[in-house]
Amino acid sequence: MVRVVPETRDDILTAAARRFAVTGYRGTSLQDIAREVGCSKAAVLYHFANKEAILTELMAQLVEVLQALDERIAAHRGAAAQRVAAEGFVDLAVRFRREIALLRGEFSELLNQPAFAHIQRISERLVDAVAGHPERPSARITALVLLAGIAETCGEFADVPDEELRAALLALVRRALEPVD
Amino acid sequence: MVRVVPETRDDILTAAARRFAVTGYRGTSLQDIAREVGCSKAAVLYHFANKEAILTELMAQLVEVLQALDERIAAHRGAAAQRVAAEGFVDLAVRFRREIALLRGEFSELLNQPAFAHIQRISERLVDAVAGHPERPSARITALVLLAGIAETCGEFADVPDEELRAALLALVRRALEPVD
DNA sequence: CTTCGATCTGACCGATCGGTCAGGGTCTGA
DNA sequence: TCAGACCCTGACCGATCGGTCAGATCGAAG
Repeated sequence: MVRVVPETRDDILTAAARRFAVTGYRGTSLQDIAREVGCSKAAVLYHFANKEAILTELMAQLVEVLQALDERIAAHRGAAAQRVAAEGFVDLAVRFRREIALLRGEFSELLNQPAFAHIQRISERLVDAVAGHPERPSARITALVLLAGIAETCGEFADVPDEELRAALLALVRRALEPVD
Repeated sequence: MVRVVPETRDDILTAAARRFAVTGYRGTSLQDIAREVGCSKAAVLYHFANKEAILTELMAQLVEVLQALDERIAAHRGAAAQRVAAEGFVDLAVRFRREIALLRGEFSELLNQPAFAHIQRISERLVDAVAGHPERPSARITALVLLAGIAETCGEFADVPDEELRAALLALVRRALEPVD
């Protein structure tokens, strides 16, 4: 009576995550994923409409939390918005650092695709909020360096405990950010 | 008497730089470059042994300066090494931000290729030097975030004057780095 | 006029890409 | 027993990739 639910679909997701993390999204072929799962490429495309659908599913929860953060930022102004944005982003980076690592070095390419246009807009608002003074070049530079640096590297610290990583990133951000007003 | 040196080779280099900056190294085909130059793909491969040779030539000067920085860092210890590394890297990022932008989002992939293994090693020593205390996780995290963030974003500030960008990055680095000893 | 090297072209190569398709098992419920 | 849904395969598709090659063009030198 034990319903043998085929685990292939989950296997594909975890295999894809592993491969994406090593060779990137573009650098990973459907054949690579299929080989790692131990099935045919056609089987992969049976469970997912196309390659992008695999990535989208891997990112679904991350995107959800990112949108929630965007709304929380929008509810604040000035220094409060800056704090919410910076701390919220650090939390998100720590929590989803494995997922973010999948995209290491492909943010800019992927964000330019129409499917991710709304994420592009969210990240622009995020930069503005963290900058505090979006019209001041030095503030924008600081914000961009911090956000891009965290996004680009957080995946490297898979073995650092969440709390330790969060504390280190928060301390860095607080030291680095210029206070608003 | 004016020797009409064919400018095709230079055209290829500038066209490749333009395309790499927009669609990345992997995302740019030899056909793309040839189309932009207005010649055949075979002409591109007449002037360059292969695709990688184009990138190597575009990066030659950057790599040279990076190696010089590595040697200068090696001649110092502790806080002095940290200062030399951080300020040297900021200088390099500002000066070569157009070239660095060509690689945006492809550092990790390209560095893993055997041809760039020595650059990989240099960047590891750079991180250690900037961290100051390489054995302390929070110091390594700070260094990696700053270096990756600067490398990843400096190309975005093509329209910011060199001096202004350098000042902003130096101020950020000084605020963010934990002092050694 | 002929030769020769430099420059460039179009046709072609094998490999790989994402994706499609017809069909074959296998399990389940009627 | 049989229909049908589910899961999966191998063969195949057109497109594109980096790269090769024989030969055309052409200016300078002899």
